[in-house]
Amino acid sequence: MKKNVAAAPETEERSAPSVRERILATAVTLFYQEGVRAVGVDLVVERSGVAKTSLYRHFATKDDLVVAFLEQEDAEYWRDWEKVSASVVAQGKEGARAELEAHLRFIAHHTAEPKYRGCPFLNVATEFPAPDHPARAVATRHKIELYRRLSALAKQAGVRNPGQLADHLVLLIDGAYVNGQLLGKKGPVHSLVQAGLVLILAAEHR
Amino acid sequence: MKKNVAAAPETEERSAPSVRERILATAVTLFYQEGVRAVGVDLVVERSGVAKTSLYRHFATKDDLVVAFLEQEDAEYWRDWEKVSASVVAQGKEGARAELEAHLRFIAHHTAEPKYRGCPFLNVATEFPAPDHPARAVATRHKIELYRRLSALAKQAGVRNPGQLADHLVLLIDGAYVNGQLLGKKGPVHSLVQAGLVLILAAEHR
DNA sequence: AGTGTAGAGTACAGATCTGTAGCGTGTCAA
DNA sequence: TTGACACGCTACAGATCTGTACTCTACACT
Repeated sequence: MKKNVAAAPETEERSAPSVRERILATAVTLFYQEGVRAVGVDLVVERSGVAKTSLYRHFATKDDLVVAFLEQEDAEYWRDWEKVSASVVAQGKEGARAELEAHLRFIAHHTAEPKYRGCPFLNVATEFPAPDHPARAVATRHKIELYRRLSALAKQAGVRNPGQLADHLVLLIDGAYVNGQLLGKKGPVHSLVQAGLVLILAAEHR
Repeated sequence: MKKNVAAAPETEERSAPSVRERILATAVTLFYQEGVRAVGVDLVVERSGVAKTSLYRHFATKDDLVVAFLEQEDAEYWRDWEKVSASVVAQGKEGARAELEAHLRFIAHHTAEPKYRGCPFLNVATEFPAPDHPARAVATRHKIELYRRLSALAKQAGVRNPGQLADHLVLLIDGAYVNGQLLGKKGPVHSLVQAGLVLILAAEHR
């Protein structure tokens, strides 16, 4: 019982994960898979192999941990998003239109995974209906950012009304997220890409 | 303290609501507005002005009450649905196409209400991720029925691939339900009807 | 050497949750 | 009149929840 992970003072180098990172990583998995309300602080403590006092040193309340969970999901989401964008130009298929399609394909593929448990932002918003819950702010910001990016791509694609196409795509995407969690990949989600293409096409030709 | 509601033996006549009805009506309101996990049995008992023992006589477990809540929402949903269908023929605008549009408009209007708190079926599915939870079965059944009805209308409208159009519309509708709960009527939901019309039109012309 | 601090471990306070036991009361039907 | 029964009321069992107090250890920095 001598080695104790060593606290990682080198700020961000490659090293054993800090206690805070271990807690957050565990919370992300559990909150996403089982739901925030269903997972108690004690479970996070047990699974991360950490003392409860340590958890509360890094996160003053459970709500703070929930917010950190969503922030992490947010960062990861846009990291993936940009990977998709990069892969589009790497394939030579340039253009905003191709990128929109690639994002739709990525989302469709993602929602069809067996362990898929829905969109964490929509899930948390559902689990905490109180409009002033701190986690809802993160969720709202995330969805607005999604709209913003889709809108920018739509504009770039030369669509007449980019904001409107973005609205349409957000509806489709959120529908896929939430329906995929209930009916799985055999449900309507398998038509997501096609529906998106119809809407994009219609927005272009007119 | 003499009058005690009298137990309503006349099965379904106009009379004071039975204890079971009072419990269920209270649960429906609370579960929908605040969320199922956030509402304890004690609160339902208090708000319905009933003894806890009475609640557990009518509903063996809280899960049973949740199932009854969804069954009631399901019945109400299709009651409203048929009212919309009837109003379409009453307006002289016959045809499956007009009916599809009317349902979209109704949903758009509904999700824009200030007290709108999302689709109860999607909400419960989110709150209880365990795939064998009894309430999920009701939710799944409801969504399949929605698909079935949309598909039937699409077929009636003479669309080439009715199942596909139904998929598209389900995505839009579920997206409106879940996004409306987060971003409200100023969000993408205000484009729901328009997006639906685009998809319907595209399904017809080709 | 001494001090500050992060962490482990344990115990616990206090609230809240689902579900049950026991008792009293009024209503209805035989 | 009597018995069955639904209901109200109180109390409680037992679990679980968030958050805190206290002690002990290990390491880092001065």
